[in-house]
Amino acid sequence: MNRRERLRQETIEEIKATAWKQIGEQGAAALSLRGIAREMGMTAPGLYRYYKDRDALVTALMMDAFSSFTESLENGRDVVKENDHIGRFRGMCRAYFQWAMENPQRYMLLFGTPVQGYLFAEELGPVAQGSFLVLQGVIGEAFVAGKITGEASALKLPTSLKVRYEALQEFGMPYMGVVTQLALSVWSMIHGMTSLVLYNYMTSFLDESVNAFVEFEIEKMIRNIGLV
Amino acid sequence: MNRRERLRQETIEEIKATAWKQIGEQGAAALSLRGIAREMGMTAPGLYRYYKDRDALVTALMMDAFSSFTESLENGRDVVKENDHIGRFRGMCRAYFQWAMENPQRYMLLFGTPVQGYLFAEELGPVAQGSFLVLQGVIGEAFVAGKITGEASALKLPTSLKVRYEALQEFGMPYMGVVTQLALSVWSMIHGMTSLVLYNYMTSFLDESVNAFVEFEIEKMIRNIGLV
DNA sequence: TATAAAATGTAAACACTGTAAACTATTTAA
DNA sequence: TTAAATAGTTTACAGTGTTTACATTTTATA
Repeated sequence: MNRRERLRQETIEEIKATAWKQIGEQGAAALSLRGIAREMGMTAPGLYRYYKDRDALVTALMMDAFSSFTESLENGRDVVKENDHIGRFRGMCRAYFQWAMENPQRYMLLFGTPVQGYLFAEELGPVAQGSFLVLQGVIGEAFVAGKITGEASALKLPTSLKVRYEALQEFGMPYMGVVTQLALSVWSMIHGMTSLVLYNYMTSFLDESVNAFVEFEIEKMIRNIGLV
Repeated sequence: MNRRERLRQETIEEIKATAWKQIGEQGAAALSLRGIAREMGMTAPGLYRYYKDRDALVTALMMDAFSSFTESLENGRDVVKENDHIGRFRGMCRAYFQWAMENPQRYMLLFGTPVQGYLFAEELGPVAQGSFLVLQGVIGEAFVAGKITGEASALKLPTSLKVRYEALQEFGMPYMGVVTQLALSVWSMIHGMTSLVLYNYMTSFLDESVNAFVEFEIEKMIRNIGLV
């Protein structure tokens, strides 16, 4: 990596850092190339040497955000030892919600309404799946260890409900439709809570007890899944 | 309502209809006053006689969307007779998901990332709560009728979790923290499923069985709530 | 080391956007 | 019939993303 490449990389980082700053202050929709350039002391067309267009920059930002998000989920999961499946699940759920609370604009960028005609980029798919695989992995490990009891473990899926499982197989897990099913269910629940809280749809009902609500629901999920 | 007032009302309707058409085609973020004016065969500043600014139009659109949404929930709830609490709950959940599938852009406008610096308008609060009250009402009626069994009915809420209940009292229901708690939980779940499906985060796992998944989860919610 | 090539930036321009001010035409009310 | 209210246009401004042509700087090569 010679001098030029290093400078280029630094400029890219500065662009992204400036973009995040703007997003954090005014939301993702207000992200402006001219604004970024202004704050960096250069002219807007110069940015086009680094990103094809606005969408390309947004894609890069989303990829970074997904990485950070996935990493947080993993860290949350790993706060307890490997055979404590309840603890790993709980830790991951907490990390999910906490990351969203600490990075609201980032979370909205990832899971909110696609910005200004932005189509989910091809290269984003795998990175996005990464965070889901953490969730699926935690449940999968518990299932393999026989720690998912109750009706869920013996759940007979309706034949019309065919869950794809290629992603899991890559990680050396056997086909377990129930696991993907449970993971999608859990993901729905936690994403639903998170975004309703984030968009202030819950503050009129739970003012300062939002965290208690989330904790409460996490425990309910553990019971409903039949995690032991 | 004289002639002028009638014409004015018709123009307002035409503006909103044209706006919805644009939103349906290109998403809410692409909504353009100039575009609306163009399609209506007039100039953009003329629209300012009807709406103070872009945000005022968006607020009006959201209010209409909330009304339509709430109405659908009520219709879904009322497909079965009043004492069939499971049926009413199921019908309402189905209506929720179905409305979102039939009006994706509308749903995103209501529950997605706030558009371009748009602050949740004051006048929107009550209308938004209306749809939630339908959900809360269904669960509340079942609870009063003693049709919510299992742990949920006797659920001891943590003292840190204080759910506000003024909204319920207005409808002549007694204070039932459990009901609001359950309603928020159910809302989270169904909103989570809906938005993940809507934003195509689930299509890689469930291709054509999205509906089966949702139906499946609705039945799980009925069991988890302990609805009989 | 001189020179060609590649990379990085700027200036100007285009086609958009929301919005404000001034003005005109039309419709209603006194 | 005249005055007032309403609805609309024209013009203009400041902002946006983006393209083109050009200038400058850095690197690699003959």
